[in-house]
Amino acid sequence: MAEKEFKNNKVSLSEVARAAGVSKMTASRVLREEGGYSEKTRALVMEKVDELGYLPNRLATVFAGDKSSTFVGVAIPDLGNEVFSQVLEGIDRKLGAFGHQSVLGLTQHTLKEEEEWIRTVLSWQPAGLILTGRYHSPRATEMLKNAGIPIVEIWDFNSSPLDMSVGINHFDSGFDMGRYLIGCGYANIGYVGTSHDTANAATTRLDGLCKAVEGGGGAVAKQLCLHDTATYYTGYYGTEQLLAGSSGLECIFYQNDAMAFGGLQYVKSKGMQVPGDIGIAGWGDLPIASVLPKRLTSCHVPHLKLGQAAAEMMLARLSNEPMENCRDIGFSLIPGSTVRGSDHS
Amino acid sequence: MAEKEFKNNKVSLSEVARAAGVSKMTASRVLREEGGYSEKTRALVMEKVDELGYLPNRLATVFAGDKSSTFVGVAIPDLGNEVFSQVLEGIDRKLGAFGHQSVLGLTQHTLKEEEEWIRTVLSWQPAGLILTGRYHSPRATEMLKNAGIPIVEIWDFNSSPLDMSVGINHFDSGFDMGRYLIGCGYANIGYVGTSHDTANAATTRLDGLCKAVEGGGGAVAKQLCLHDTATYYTGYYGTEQLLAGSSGLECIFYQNDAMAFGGLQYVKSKGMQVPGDIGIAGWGDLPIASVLPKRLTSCHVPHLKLGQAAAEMMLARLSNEPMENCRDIGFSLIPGSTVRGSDHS
DNA sequence: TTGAAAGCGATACCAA
DNA sequence: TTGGTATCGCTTTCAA
Repeated sequence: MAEKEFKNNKVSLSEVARAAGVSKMTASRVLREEGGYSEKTRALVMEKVDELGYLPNRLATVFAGDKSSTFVGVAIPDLGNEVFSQVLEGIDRKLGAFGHQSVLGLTQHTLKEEEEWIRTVLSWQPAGLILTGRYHSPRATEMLKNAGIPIVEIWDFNSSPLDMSVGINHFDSGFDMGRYLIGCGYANIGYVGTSHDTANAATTRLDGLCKAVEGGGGAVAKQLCLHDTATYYTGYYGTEQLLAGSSGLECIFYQNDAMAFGGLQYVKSKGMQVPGDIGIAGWGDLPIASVLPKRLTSCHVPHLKLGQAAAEMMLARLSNEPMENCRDIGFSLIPGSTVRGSDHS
Repeated sequence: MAEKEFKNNKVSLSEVARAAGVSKMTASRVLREEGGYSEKTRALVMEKVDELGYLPNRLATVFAGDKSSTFVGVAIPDLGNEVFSQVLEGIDRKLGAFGHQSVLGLTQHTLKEEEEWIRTVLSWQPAGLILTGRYHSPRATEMLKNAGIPIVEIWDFNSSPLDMSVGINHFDSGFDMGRYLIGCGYANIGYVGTSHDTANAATTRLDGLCKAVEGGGGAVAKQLCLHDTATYYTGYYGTEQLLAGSSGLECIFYQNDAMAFGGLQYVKSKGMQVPGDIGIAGWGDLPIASVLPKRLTSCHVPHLKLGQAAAEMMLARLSNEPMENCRDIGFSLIPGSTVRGSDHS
């Protein structure tokens, strides 16, 4: 705290080389363990590196070599949704183990934010990009095509991706849920979710649900899409709204588990029994669900695994290993006990 | 659009300048809106920028100016803990609004991982660093001191930080909880948590709890520190272990809410009533708690606000605005209903 | 096994 | 209002 010199303590490779009495090329070779120098030289250089506390400037390295950095840009809608924070964790753990760093971008579910973030992050010469969702703005798409780096689109499984893709088939997951609910004897089903640029995976699930329900003779009569975040609170209040405007609803499907928990609380607070008076189904299978007394009917998605798979595909491409360009990571229906028992079980 | 080769389209400033028939200095000035050029020149350059799809190479910019990048390194123990993902969200939102990007580092609660990450991220010339916790390895501390960039240590409030600090007083939060539990008439209290390099904030809370409990004539007789992650599962199994090894326990305090929920489920599964047979107290106040039927006794920490405050302090320093160098963000006890009612209320 | 020189893409500085 | 030249820290290339 004495002399708060805020000077730039940066020791350069030349200084190390000078201290060691060799040329900077020799020092460079030693540091990159490239070989082609004597053990004595190596020891000398390393000694000075330690002594001076030399830290390489990777900016200069990347710049000089005209190659890309070890950064991987990762765009995620938001972290309030536990689902995405788990995906990010999977990505960063795997990436970090191979010497890469995630540069985070929270797009807040808008394509405009995503586009701006893409423009910025590309200017840092990232090694690759991982994006959530299959839809991007036209300008973003153009930049991505021209970037010439690996790109993994996650979340939606997409058999014709920009470059690579890993995710699940959201339509199918909605469809399976719809078929399950029909099998449980529900006909009048409601939906509570949110709407955003990139909430289309949720919309696709809803489409799948409707298809199955209608095919089974039922109807998804009431659908509520709030322009808000998909949290416990919106689930709670969304349910209030939905129930106020309709009667005869037998079951409600939610955009995600958080909203479903909110809904569960609302109906309980009104003295309704679950699943006696009304069925509740979520999506995503939050970790907390596994310790709650009543298992929420939901759909399990291996979030961590999804993130890891995305990172693996990225890493494989970066090291030119052969790699499929799209992967369906799969989901599984969790029957739970917040809907009536299935007829056929 | 004619010859859309998939080649590395990197257009440099010189090329833009050449196309526009001006020097690269002029082009540079236009792009930086520095002024000192005619409107005609500006229009011409911008036209070529659009036409060629020029994206600046910020690596070169930073490098040329010998300044730091717009990156801010953010080290977080893990994202499985909702608490930290909210802190990160607060940080990245605020940082992003001011043109900065978070470079993520998941340290898995070890100082060794943190040190390695610090070494790597410093080589990218970040504008600043945000680290979780007040303890760092000796080498890390040295690198941090020499880095000459703003550093914010979050989570633990620390009145003599490396540079800046924002967090809460964990000892006090444990102490308050201890006093509260004593006030509720508990004397024989247990603890379930985990142990890691950087779980010392939790340990500090436990110290505070013990101090208050012992000062109030009680005892924290059974303390269980698992070497595992602090999740629902470990809360569940930790509780099983704790109860198997002891009798007469009136109340259990957990490292965090997730573990407390796990514990709650365990004791319920054994037919014990809460708070009739045993009291349960968590820490952190998870969002889901607010919609659950029985409010968990806990301690609320404004996670998002903590992250935002950290980003604000960083940004203020980066723009040389005056800024306090440490901030206590505060916490509040949530009485809840998973412990007996307090005597004095 | 070692070193000298050129150059990566931008900006700072000085000159016109 | 413009442009030339040096420069940032490192690697590539070529020569010794």
